[in-house]
Amino acid sequence: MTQRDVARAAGVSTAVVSAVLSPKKNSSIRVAPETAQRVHDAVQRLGYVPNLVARSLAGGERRLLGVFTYEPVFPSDRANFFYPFLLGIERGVERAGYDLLLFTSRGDEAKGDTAEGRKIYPSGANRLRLADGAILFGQEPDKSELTRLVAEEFPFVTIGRREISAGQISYIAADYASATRDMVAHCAGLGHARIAYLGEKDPREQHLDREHGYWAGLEAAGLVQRHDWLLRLAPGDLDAARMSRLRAEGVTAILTESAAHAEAAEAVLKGLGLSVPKDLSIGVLAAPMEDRPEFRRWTRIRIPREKMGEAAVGALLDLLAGRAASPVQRVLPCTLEPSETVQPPAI
Amino acid sequence: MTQRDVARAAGVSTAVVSAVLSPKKNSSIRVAPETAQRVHDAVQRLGYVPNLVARSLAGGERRLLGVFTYEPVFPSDRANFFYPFLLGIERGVERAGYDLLLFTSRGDEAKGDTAEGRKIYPSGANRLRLADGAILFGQEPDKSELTRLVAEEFPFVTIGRREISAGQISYIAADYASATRDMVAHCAGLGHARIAYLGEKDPREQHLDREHGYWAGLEAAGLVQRHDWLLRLAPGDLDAARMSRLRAEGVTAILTESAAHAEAAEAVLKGLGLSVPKDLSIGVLAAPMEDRPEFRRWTRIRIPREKMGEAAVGALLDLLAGRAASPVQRVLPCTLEPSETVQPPAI
DNA sequence: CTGAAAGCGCTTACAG
DNA sequence: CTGAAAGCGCTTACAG
Repeated sequence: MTQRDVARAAGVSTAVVSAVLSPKKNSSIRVAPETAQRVHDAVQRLGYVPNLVARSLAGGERRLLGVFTYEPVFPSDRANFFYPFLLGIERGVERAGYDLLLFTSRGDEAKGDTAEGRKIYPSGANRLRLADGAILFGQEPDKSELTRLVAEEFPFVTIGRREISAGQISYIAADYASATRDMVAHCAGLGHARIAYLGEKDPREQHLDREHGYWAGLEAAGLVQRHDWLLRLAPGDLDAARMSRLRAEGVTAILTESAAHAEAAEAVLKGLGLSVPKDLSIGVLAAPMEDRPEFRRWTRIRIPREKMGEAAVGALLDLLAGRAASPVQRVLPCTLEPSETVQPPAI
Repeated sequence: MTQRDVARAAGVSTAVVSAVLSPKKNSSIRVAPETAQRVHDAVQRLGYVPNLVARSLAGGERRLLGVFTYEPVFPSDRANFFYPFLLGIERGVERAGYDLLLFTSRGDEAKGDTAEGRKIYPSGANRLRLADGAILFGQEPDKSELTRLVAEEFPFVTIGRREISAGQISYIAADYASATRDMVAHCAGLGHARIAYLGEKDPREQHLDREHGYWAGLEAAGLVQRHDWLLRLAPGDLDAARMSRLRAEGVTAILTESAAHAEAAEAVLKGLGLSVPKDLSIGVLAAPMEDRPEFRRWTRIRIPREKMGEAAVGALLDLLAGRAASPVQRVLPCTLEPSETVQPPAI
């Protein structure tokens, strides 16, 4: 059952069937109403269904947006984290009349439980090409794959800022720099004059954004900027010695890169017979991946996940339609969520 | 950049390139190792990427499974309900090396905010055909579309039992009948001898399954079966008169079709100066769509959503591979979650 | 207003 | 072991 059968049944050529079934504004074909009716009748009678793959190959519209993540899109332990992005993506995509292609397979034919994760170029071919463009998000993507994606000019947008040396990547990110500045201002406003920063051991894009926000915030508030108050270490590496040093130097508040860092800091304080926020205020800068209810006690940053998903779709569609030039790079404002762990200093 | 360019660069025909890039067991083409190497080199050098759409049209594998729901897949108010299904689907699909196609658009070109929802056949064409097969779930699907899907022998599996007059539908469903029987047994075991049933006004497949379970459960426990103890009404239509009648007839426990029914019943009891479970035990048979924490107080049925998603993928793949004949119809066991609203009768 | 033909980029019998 | 050719089912200039 193909277009040809319909054409034959309606006594027209396949060109006419195509024109009737996919009306284009500036088509070179104009069909008489009664002819169009004959075609529709034949379609009905035969139960003809166009082959979308063929249509796509012939240059018709695909209207398919890819979603790629290196880990499962629906992880059980991060449901609350991922869900809002997907919700925003679906909302954006539905409005635009696109379908969503979730790249869930590893991409190669290997089916066993090999440790290998998902790949964009599993066997040399860009799997994403099945879609018109793609949104990438989640864990740290493979930079070499991103580089290749840019090189072949495949339209894509990442959620979260990514940088590669070989070019510019379109992204929708949370405005962590401003959010961190706000957090510093929040602490300063409560009377904290000496604020330290507990950062990632190996800072990536978003961590550097936050560090910049830290310095900018101190600057704006006219507070002391000491480079040894910015610690870069894994949560487990924070020890009593470092903590005591900071306290001895008059630090009354710490901004931490993650909830894990905050919890580590609290544990160390506890070991010293101290507590949060009585002896030290702690503000958390990143939205924890897990988003568990117990994280709500921390004064923290909330990122606009749903809006980010929607904006990523918008940016990608702009790119596809030629309404925007690559790269499209936007940051969306975050919200500071004051809670119990940041209070005025004891003094 | 196509296969032809690679062929030219490697000094071979496109057939050889194809054979090298998509090795098949019983291919009619055998390529010398050094020729294959030349092809691979050319691919590398030119950065060639096969066009998956063309490959698909030419008969290559698609390895795409569709997911269709009439409402948004990522609804904000039902996140907890939908998520486990998706999680199970992704798990099943990833293992099999398939990608997932989410039909999020309405399907027609209309982009505005017309009230129209999603359709499988928006303009006569089966949109799902882009995928090898599809999983349907969520709200009551359009029966005429299901009928058409069956008629054209498109491979699909619904999550939740569906019936149409024109044929058989493959499904993975929760074993509501057994679960309801278990609930009756649970009540009977606690000493309830007269158990009523508050059902849907317009029962569909799953509701009828539960009603059957109710009768079977009463039968098995040797309890009174009175047809006027099975009420079919909207939650709002339950009134004090009906409730008083049941109580007067010695009913000490009610099974309800939904959490809404249970809450309505409790409200009516309250109006009579009575309470749950002191004066009447209530067991809820359906997993509420919303799955809010406050529903946990009800003694209720838990359906294996994640497993259902995974099983749906398995069934669909069996269908596609010809390992199973259509229809594949499986029910998965539910769990009874005893809680505070079903207690021994007062007597 | 309509039709014959080329082309999208692959795969796959079929001859050499 | 290799290549020329047809074909998958559409769309789209291009002639009539």
